[in-house]
Amino acid sequence: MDTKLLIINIATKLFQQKGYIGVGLNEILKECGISKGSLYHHFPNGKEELLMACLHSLNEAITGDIKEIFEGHSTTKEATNAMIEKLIVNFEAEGTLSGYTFSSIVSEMASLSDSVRKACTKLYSEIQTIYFHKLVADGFTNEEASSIALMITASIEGAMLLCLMQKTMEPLQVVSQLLPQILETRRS
Amino acid sequence: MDTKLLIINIATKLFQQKGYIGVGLNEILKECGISKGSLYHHFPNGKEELLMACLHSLNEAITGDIKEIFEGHSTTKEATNAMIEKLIVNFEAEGTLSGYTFSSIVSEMASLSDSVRKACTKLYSEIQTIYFHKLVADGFTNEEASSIALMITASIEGAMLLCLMQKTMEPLQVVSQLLPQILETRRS
DNA sequence: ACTAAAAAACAGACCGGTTGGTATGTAGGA
DNA sequence: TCCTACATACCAACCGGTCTGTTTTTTAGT
Repeated sequence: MDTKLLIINIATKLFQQKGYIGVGLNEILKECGISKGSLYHHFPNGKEELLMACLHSLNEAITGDIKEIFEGHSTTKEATNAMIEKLIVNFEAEGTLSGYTFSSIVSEMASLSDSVRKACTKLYSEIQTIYFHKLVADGFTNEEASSIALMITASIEGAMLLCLMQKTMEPLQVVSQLLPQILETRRS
Repeated sequence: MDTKLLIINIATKLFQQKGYIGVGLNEILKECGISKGSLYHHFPNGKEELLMACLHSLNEAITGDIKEIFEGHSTTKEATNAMIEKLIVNFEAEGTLSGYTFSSIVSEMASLSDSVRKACTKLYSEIQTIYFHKLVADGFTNEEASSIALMITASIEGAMLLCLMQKTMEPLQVVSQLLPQILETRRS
């Protein structure tokens, strides 16, 4: 049981860094220090089953993180800024923020595997749900909250892509700076 | 010379759809109806040289498109909405908007090839420059314009990722609806 | 408590197929 | 007679996946 968890954790990290196709089974095996027989014992349906397990694990890790931050701040504005701040700190410390996104998996697999696509959709949907509830608590209508939650997700995800590309945290900083304007809409 | 262009066009399309690693040379050759010798005649340094040529071609196509739209509208607000509208129309017509993004290439290659990463950075930078000039013409200061240009890029890119994933154009519609709030900042 | 059978966990050789890349050859125009 | 443009055969390396065998742990019978 411990081995299965090890495989998931390492594979998750690799998939986030290099994408699904970009990581070979042998690389995962080597990094885990296990054999092919062991992997196929825990994941009889091979690589894609492993990916699904990784996405599931990622789901809990990411939504758990975000929930914690959003419970610790009174408004969406403060919470999102704290969240982005955490991303930036992590980026400075670890030199990457690939642990907080999986856009590489999405863009690779969206057109190839429907089940993977749906799993990713579910993940983003759960993240937006957290934003949504906080926004409603802030006084926004359901429709406004839904739109704003999507906007937050899109801009942060896009900013992370730009950060990874230009190896700067400037995009996330700018987004953190401009997002409040969206959050200061007059409520109806 | 015609063959080289054919290769670039088809390879560009495939790279955008499935990413760099996701497309094999054989697939490109088959789609082009040419042989391996022909490809390596035009691109002696192989796949990565072809990718660079594709990125260059993409650069001109995308920035050309955006320039045209931005010249045809008086304000940044109108232009961005028209641009997103065009994306949505294209999405409805062709069922995909992978022709307007290359996030799959970015997220795959950002950590693998520095030259590819830099080429992508240049491309995004040129796009943001177009936004920037229009924003300055709108009356924003240089710093404001720079920030807003980045925000437009990030949110649209993030929205495109979400659209491709959930096979809906809702994310782009929402972004198009909320972006004006950023563009109505009081100018200093 | 001791043991033997059964099951779970793991190891490694092997498979056909595909990968990007190379080397050699040829058709055709200048 | 070159040189460009293309075609073909071939290469080692690697891909995901299967197979068989071995070790380790759990379970069951006495």
